[in-house]
Amino acid sequence: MQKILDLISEEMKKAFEAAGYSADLGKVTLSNRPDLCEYQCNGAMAGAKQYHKAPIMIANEVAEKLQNSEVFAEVSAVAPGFLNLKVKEQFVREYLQAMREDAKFGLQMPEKAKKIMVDYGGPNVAKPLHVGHLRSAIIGESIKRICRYAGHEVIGDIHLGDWGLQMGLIITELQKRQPDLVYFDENFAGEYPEEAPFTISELEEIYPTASAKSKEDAQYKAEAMEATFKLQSGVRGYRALWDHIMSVSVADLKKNYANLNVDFDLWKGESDVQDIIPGMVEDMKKGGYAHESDGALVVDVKEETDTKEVPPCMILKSDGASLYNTTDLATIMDRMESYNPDKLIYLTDKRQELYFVQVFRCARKTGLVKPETELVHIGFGTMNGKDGKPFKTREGGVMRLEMLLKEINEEMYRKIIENKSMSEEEAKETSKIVALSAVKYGDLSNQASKDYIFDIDRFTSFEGDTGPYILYTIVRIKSILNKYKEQGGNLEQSALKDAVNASEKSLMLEISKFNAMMEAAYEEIAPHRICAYIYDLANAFNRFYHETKILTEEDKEKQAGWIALLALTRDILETCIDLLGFSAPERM
RNA sequence: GUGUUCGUAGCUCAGCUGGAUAGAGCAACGGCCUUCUAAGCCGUGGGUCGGGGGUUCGAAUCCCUUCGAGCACGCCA
Repeated sequence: MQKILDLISEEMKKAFEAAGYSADLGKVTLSNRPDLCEYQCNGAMAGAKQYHKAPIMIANEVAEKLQNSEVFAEVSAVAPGFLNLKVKEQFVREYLQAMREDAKFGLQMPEKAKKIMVDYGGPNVAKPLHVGHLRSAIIGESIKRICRYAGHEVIGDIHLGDWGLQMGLIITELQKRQPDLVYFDENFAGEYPEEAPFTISELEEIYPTASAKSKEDAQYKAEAMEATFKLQSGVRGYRALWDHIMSVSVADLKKNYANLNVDFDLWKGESDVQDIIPGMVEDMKKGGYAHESDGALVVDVKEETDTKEVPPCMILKSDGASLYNTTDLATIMDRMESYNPDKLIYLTDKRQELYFVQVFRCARKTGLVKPETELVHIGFGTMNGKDGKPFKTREGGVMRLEMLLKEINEEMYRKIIENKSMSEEEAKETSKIVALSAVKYGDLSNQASKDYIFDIDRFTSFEGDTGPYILYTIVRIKSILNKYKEQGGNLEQSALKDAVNASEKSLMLEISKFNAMMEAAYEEIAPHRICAYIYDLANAFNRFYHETKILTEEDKEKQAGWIALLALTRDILETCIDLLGFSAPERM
């Protein structure tokens, strides 16, 4: 379906042509003076120079041609040369009618779906999730859903940090504590127990302890490196322990992500590509891409247009060990072979921007990806506390995600209980839903690339531009629709009618922007566009709501028209929040 | 030092490819519940868009410069 602005522009372009001017001038935009008009066209001013004519004269001539337009109810030429436009109620109604009948409310599907892989720059196993993981999960989930909605195939990979020294550290510390475990018995040849010798909370305590010890104790660190090496060379007991660490961690991660309504199609990690690294490195050498520099193996990735020297991409450290780059490149290779995606999207902290420039260039240069494969890094900003510094607990430590969510859930629960009479169970369910909307909307309504202030008080106050406000609006609509049904009304039979008042029309105009907004949200990979849109839409609805009594309306046809409008508004709002990764309760 | 992002109301943020009086929310103040959920709606006050130049009929938006902040700059991830 065409966007409403395109339809309107087409009409305007015809008028420009009919008046003897270039059709290009007929581009129509949203009005930035809503008090004067709904849409505007500035083409007369742009064309003034070209035609050596006063803009107002051009505008008048064009306006003249639109007097009997099917689209415009009002066209006026205003000094210095603006064309102020209002569209016909019928035109808007027909547009919404078409949206209603379209599966995606008029969003154009691509001719060929792309295969997109999203890399969430996953957490390290055995370390608790903290607020730093929140953004990549929230933003990534939303991006995944937006891309799918836009008609593409998306594969999300959590991509765990599950390899390297951290694993050796855990194993070492475990051996210190429980030296008698069979895993450390080199002569053991039987089956290892199925049950892990530790719980997730032990694991989460073991890692930081080991990490701290290794920093102070060189001997300890050497042991950890030795353990890492043994693991990587496939020593049975170590491998079995690694499996335990993984299953315990992954189970815990799944639980945590489920609470966030975030899921992944793939649970791959760094360990999955270790085997293909040697071959890849060899190919890079043979291909003449990789060369030695200060003992390390690097690939030059400078380009002439660089405003700044881009350092080479390092493939192997001078001790011959692989590093993050190596793993990431091998992962790209693996993904191309296994899935052959058209596009790879990486979500990480924006501080890794330069790093990804290097990796992407290296991947291109060495032919790991096809020339047309899109490689995108989305760097998001830091989540800061009220003081503008990275978010911490009151004690100054790292805030665990679980704690954060718990705190918000509880706060929300208190508010719900004091406002509404609800069973404890329903109140708990509802507070979880509302809390999640607060957290997610709070994050996604900011541009991803910017740092933002995570203010629990503000997020749980849910007034104004917040997730709960959006949910509240949806709940209000649902409530009316339910009552309408109880009164014997039929939703399916209701048909949209021409708007009868200003607030109804502006609600309709707001709805009509949906496909243009979605297109932009997809192209710019920008969930905050959706937030801005639903906030405007919810505002438009609430204004309409306040001046229109729907259930008591006696003119049944008029009432049915409103009901249809409400249903459409609800459908769009719910579609949008689903793309943001949260949902609305029935009551709140 | 080099590069990069950013600087908009007391606070948190919008502002589409330059357009008519720079917008929201919070906070402050004032209205609106016998009527569909007041987690709402309506209104008031508050800004020389960091400063200075330039391009343009027209600049928060584009260019230059300056001040200030964050971040990144080959063996971490």
